[in-house]
Amino acid sequence: MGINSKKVELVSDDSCPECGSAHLYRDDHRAELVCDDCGLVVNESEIDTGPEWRAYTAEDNKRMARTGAPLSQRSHDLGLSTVISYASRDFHGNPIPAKQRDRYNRMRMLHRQSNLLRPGQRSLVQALTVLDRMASVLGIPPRIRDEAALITRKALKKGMVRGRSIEGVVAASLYAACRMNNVPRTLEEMSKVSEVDRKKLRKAYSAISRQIKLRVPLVKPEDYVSRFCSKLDLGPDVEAETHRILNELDDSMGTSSFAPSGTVAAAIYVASVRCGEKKPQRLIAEVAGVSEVTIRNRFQFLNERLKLKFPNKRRASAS
DNA sequence: AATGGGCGATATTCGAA
DNA sequence: TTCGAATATCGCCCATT
Repeated sequence: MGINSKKVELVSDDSCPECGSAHLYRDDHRAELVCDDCGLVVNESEIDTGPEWRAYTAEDNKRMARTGAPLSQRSHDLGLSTVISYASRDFHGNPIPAKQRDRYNRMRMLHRQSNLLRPGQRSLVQALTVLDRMASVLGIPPRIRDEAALITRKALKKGMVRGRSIEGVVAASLYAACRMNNVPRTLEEMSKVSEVDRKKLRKAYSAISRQIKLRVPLVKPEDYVSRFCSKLDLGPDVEAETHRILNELDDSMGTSSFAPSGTVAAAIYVASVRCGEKKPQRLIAEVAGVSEVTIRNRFQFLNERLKLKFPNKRRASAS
């Protein structure tokens, strides 16, 4: 059966709202309208796209499942590829002679380099590989990886690697995707795992968000709290206290010109002291990617805005 | 599209408590 | 460890070219 029976019908009377491309396909099996250029699912219906059968046991599942992995933005061909495996035994379990293995190796190479990849796709493959590596280092969930992959696709399509490194574009995409899901990473964090310096990363990011319309919300200090706290081995009580402080704060006013990471660092510091789990500013600064001085400045700021009262300056020992 | 100044936020360093 | 001052640097905004 044709493994590539996905594209069923070219729909001409509409264009993709995301990239304006007219290459829309109706996918009858999944009842979706899919943009062939950016992969956007335009019109997802309410029809259940899961298997029509039910599996009551794991064995049933194995026996009845007949479809492959789901389409993924993270594969350059959306997961619809043919791969020549590296197996050293043939279909019947007999060893493959070395001479034939050599032939297969050569076939595999040619296959990879010629058949599968249109010229523009090589960089995409490379980009997606890099993306996956960076995402797993940062522990970023698959949902967001897919979103980052989609952004990367669009960026490549617009030829935005010209004058930039692929790593930079990928890192910027990942950065954007994280922000769009309200689980932002610091630019420092991104640049640490991507070997791209902050400056280039920032530029790449702003270029991407300019050219591709991205709905990127502002980073709120709250978004960092849970991640930073867990990095600092701070308990849920500190986390809650931090949130309390931050809520109190943005009710009043004007944190907007400060870096959110600095504000959250100061709030965490205060909260850790209040809860008797005091951490040195040094550590908090490191985790939050700001300097100690910034923490102190934001701390002053907090002091002025909301009269912080301390439970008698307890000099509790840190951890 | 580059360039440069102004300006506020932040970084770095250092000494005192 | 924390605090604060002095100094340097960064990044954004705006105007100019």
